[in-house]
Amino acid sequence: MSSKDTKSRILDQAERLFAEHGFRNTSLRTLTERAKVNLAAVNYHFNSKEGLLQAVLARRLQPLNQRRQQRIDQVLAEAHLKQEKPSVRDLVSAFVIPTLEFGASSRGAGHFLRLIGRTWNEPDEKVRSAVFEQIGPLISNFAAALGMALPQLPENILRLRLMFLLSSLGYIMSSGNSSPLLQDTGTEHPDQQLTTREFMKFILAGLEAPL
Amino acid sequence: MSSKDTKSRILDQAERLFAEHGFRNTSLRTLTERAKVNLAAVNYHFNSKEGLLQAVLARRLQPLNQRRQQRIDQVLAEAHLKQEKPSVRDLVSAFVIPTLEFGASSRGAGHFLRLIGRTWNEPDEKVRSAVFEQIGPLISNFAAALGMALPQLPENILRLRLMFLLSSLGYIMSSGNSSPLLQDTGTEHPDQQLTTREFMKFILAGLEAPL
DNA sequence: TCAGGTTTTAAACGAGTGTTTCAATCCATC
DNA sequence: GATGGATTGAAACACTCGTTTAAAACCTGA
Repeated sequence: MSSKDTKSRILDQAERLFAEHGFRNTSLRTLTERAKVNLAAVNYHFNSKEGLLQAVLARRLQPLNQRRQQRIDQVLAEAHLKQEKPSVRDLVSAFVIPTLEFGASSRGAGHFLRLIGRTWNEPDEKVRSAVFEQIGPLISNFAAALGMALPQLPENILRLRLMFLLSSLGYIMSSGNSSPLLQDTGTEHPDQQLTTREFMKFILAGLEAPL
Repeated sequence: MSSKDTKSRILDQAERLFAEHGFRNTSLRTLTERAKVNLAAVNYHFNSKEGLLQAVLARRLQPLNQRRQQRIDQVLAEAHLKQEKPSVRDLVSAFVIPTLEFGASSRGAGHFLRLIGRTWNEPDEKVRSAVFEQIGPLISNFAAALGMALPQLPENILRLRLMFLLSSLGYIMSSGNSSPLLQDTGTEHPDQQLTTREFMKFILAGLEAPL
């Protein structure tokens, strides 16, 4: 089907360019040129540039969120079975591991994570709301599960610590193998495995810090 | 001097609007309109929109960086006098406390911190380089000082943990009293004091986590 | 008060933006 | 092979953008 080819060529290039230069800084003309597609195709298939953004997000976020939710539910179910609190480590793993594995699964997915990682601090209201609509419920569920794992933490403090977790995660997602910060310290790419392991240690220590 | 009034009216509005909507999404027309200044005044006083950005950054970053560097040097000097390693807590305080105090010092400074906090993940190359030029050296010094406080940490791991610190700090800076994340959990503004205290606890636990 | 530099003003320029239009083309169905 | 809807194509539309221009207004020092 030629239509589907056009559609996914647009989606692929949009994913890459939105991640690389941001939503606002990517023009439909360079986008369609790179995708080897007519300029009007975007409005034909996605109604508007904003519609294209939502499609880019939905294509990746739907399966990713599903996998994360599954793993969180699984941790909760096992804990309930054993009549214990869910473990903080297992919950964080359930949220973080699928995310980072997903980013490494394909080049496009990596670009996608950069796009998402950016939106915690995104100034553009269109982009913010488009992402939060599709990711908000999952985060709420994750927060509730964490609350069960750390019942001694007051809710406002738990919320702060969750914010610290998410902002650091956002940085990892958006830096994808090349750290924009501290770029002068050598060309060695920190490998994914090490970064993930160190992230878990850092975040678990912070989450479980005494009051 | 009417010129200085014009200049600082432009700077104030630029700071506010760049923080609120981002550099690219702020047009000189709405900016000059709000500042009650002629459109051409920006190019007259700052040469270009990018020149305005650099002026906005320099005005705040120069004194702030100076204060942070002073406090870091002070911690190092005291440690050297006592022939001890510098304390991680003191170093993090030296970097973090002036930053967050500065943000609370005035409304404009708060806007400014939002602008800076965003740039860790900023896609726009102009903005990124403009900020990193003015903040890079300080971060390098801070990294080196942290290395003295945590000599058992391999350098690449220290660098990762520093990244986690900075990304969380960026989030605090850019959220400024109103958390964009988890906005549904009530209208209570997390107060500055509590956020700072919890941030210190979280980050110190992570930095000092065992290998 | 007058000359001379500084600052402000209104208008225009040229390039770039997302979107729309309406033929031309493709392609499955009868 | 003709028909009809789906898709593509080239061009234009209606803006907005940062920047430049040149005349007007302002202000200072002689």
